[in-house]
Amino acid sequence: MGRKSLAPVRRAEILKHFYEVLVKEGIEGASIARIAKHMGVYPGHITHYFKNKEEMLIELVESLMKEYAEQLIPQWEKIQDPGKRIHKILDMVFSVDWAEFFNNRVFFACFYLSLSNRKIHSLINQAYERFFRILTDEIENCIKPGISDKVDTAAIADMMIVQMEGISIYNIILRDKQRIEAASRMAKEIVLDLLNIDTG
Amino acid sequence: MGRKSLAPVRRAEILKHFYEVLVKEGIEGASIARIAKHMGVYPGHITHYFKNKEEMLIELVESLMKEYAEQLIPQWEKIQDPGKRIHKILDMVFSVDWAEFFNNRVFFACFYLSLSNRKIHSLINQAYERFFRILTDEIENCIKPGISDKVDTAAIADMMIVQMEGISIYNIILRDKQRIEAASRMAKEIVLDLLNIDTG
Amino acid sequence: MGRKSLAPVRRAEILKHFYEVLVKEGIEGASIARIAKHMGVYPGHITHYFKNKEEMLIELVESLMKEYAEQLIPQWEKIQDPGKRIHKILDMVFSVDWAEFFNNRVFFACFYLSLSNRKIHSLINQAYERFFRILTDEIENCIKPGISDKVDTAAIADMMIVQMEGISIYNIILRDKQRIEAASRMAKEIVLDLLNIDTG
Amino acid sequence: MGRKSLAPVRRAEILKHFYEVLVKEGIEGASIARIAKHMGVYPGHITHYFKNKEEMLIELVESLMKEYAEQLIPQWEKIQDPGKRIHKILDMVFSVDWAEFFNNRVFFACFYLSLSNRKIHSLINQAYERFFRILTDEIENCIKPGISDKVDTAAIADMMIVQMEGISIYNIILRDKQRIEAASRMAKEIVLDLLNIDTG
DNA sequence: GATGAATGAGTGTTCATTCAT
DNA sequence: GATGAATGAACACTCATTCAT
Repeated sequence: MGRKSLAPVRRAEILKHFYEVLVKEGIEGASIARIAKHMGVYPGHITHYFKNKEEMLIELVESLMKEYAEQLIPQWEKIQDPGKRIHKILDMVFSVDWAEFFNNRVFFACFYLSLSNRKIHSLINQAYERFFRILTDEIENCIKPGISDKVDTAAIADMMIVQMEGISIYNIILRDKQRIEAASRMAKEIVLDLLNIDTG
Repeated sequence: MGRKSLAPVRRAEILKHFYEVLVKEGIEGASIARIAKHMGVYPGHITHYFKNKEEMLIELVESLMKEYAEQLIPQWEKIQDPGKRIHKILDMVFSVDWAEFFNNRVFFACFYLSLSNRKIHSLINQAYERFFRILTDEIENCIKPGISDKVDTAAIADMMIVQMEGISIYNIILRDKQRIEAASRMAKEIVLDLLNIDTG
Repeated sequence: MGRKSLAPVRRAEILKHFYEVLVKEGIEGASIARIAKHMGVYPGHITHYFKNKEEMLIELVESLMKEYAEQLIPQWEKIQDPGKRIHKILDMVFSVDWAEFFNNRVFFACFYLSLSNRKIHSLINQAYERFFRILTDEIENCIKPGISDKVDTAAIADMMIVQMEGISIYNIILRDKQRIEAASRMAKEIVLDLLNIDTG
Repeated sequence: MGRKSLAPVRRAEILKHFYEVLVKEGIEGASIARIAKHMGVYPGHITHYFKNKEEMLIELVESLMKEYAEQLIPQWEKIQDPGKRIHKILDMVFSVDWAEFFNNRVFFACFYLSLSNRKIHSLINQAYERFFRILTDEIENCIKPGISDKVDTAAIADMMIVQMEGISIYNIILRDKQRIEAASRMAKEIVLDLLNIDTG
């Protein structure tokens, strides 16, 4: 038998360092040479595990999108009461913290690249569609008991994402916590209103 | 009197080509060498007029933000009736076309760079604050005649921008015209509702 | 007795793939990595069986020269009549097909390398000396019965090789079948003339 | 006015160093980095004047083929007597010195590359066609006065080139001056015979 | 004012080879 | 015997920038 494959481990290591360099230096600074130096290895080490930079990039986006999903749901899955649950979700999604839950440097690097790279776009698209489905499920759950009805579940889920993203960008542009928090509260009320839930 | 300086003209020319290369090749492809080739000059020509790339970049963002503002207001300034006017504004801001009014490649390149460049961030921030003021003015205008009152003008303006940006991003991610148009309509209704204006 | 060594088999396999890559990609493309990929193994596999690239190269030249000789003689060994035999040899050696019997890409790669590598030069030299001896033997054979005499056997053999090689190169340069065929016919007549054999 | 263009000068300089490195290190060693080091400049200097390596290579082949032609004709153009002239040409073409007039390392590098590069092949082909025309002209010249007639001029010119090339290759393979000189003499006699000229 | 030569560090990628399992 | 991780240098080429004319 030959030597056992370290590829999955090494690839994960490389992606970790890639992420860190991306955070520190931005996409324009995240060169293979720089990542290698940050790892303390030679550039050849990286291209040994990823046949080229694009492959590495795509794998990073893939892993990030997966990780995001994993960190998402656990936050509210322990809450049983549908009413409290939807409140929790809205609090999270429209919070400033949430807007900074993802590293902006990394997220918008990926987002920007999705404008010209079909694969990256597809990965991000899938992640959002998954998130969309989670939201529709949650909305449906809180309607059943009669808390709200006659609502266009899908439209509201889309609206939640729209507002979430809008707050995220506007937060970056304004850097004004008070205004962003006010907007977040208003967004929450709007959604609750759409759901016919008492805003209190 | 001496010869008139050609610098402003040349700088504008360079920025035009910079913009075009940015659209075609993205920020990673918009190198000085590439812009020079696109112009049919030597790289030295560009660095002769801009002391370095950052200066050129900032000037581009500056001119873009200025241009955006100039193309904005004219669109509704001829409409006298305050009610129709606010409808027009909302139709514009929440339309898919509007979301693609700015070249995404260019806008998000600038936006991404604003994450690490204070000057660029400041320029974008100022542009949005200007837009914010325009919106508050318009909202106030349409309230005065009694069409709506008791509203937090600033909060609504912020909310409009949040939704506008959210739609813009979500449009890029989804690439689903129907859903985006539905979200746009809903966003408009929400704002009209906040303004206590009949949605019809 | 232990397990039988697979080394000779593996080495032959590697050389086969080396040859194929050489044909397809030329000497500059025949890297160990590329050969390994073509085989579906790791580069280490190759350097495990050949201590370095030069060794592999030399072994390839060796095997090629051997193979050439093996494919050569059988072509005319069944012909008994000395006259017909020499005609057959000349027809073969001066034919366009013969000029393309060896893969040019491979042959001239080896030939080029022989300019700087003594071992490769020596191997090629030996092959040609062997061929030279075959030719002198054949010439002598066809003289004995009185078909021709008073000829400088060695000189004619050399001349045959000279013309054969000249046709080979000129064929590559011209890519003009008619002219090459004409030259081949003329070369044959010249040799027959040197051998005092009736050209017909 | 800007700075005056040094491009032709620099390009020629680079080609000179390229040639020298090619002679010393072979095609595999003639990397841009190595040529740059040999010149005492940075690699960027070279790619500033040649957009890529292929362009540089083709320009080298072009200049070599041109140079060959220029050094060729002068050698016999002063000889008036057609008989002596043709003797001189044959002496030259079939001499060992002639076979080494061109640097073999360089010539066969180019020749090898012509197997896969159309442009290089075309340049070499053109050079040989030019040489072919020179030879036919010379042959015709020496026939007119009645020295020889009823000969296929073109076929003999081709034959001369075939033998010249054959001697060149065989010289490299054998490295046996005596045999090559003997072959050269014999080649000369053959051609004179074809021309119906007394071999003396 | 304008051109273009020159610099020197950088890019992603591939190389032959060695070492550990 | 065989596999594959790891090395370190090299590759062709591009970069932003400076300098000389």
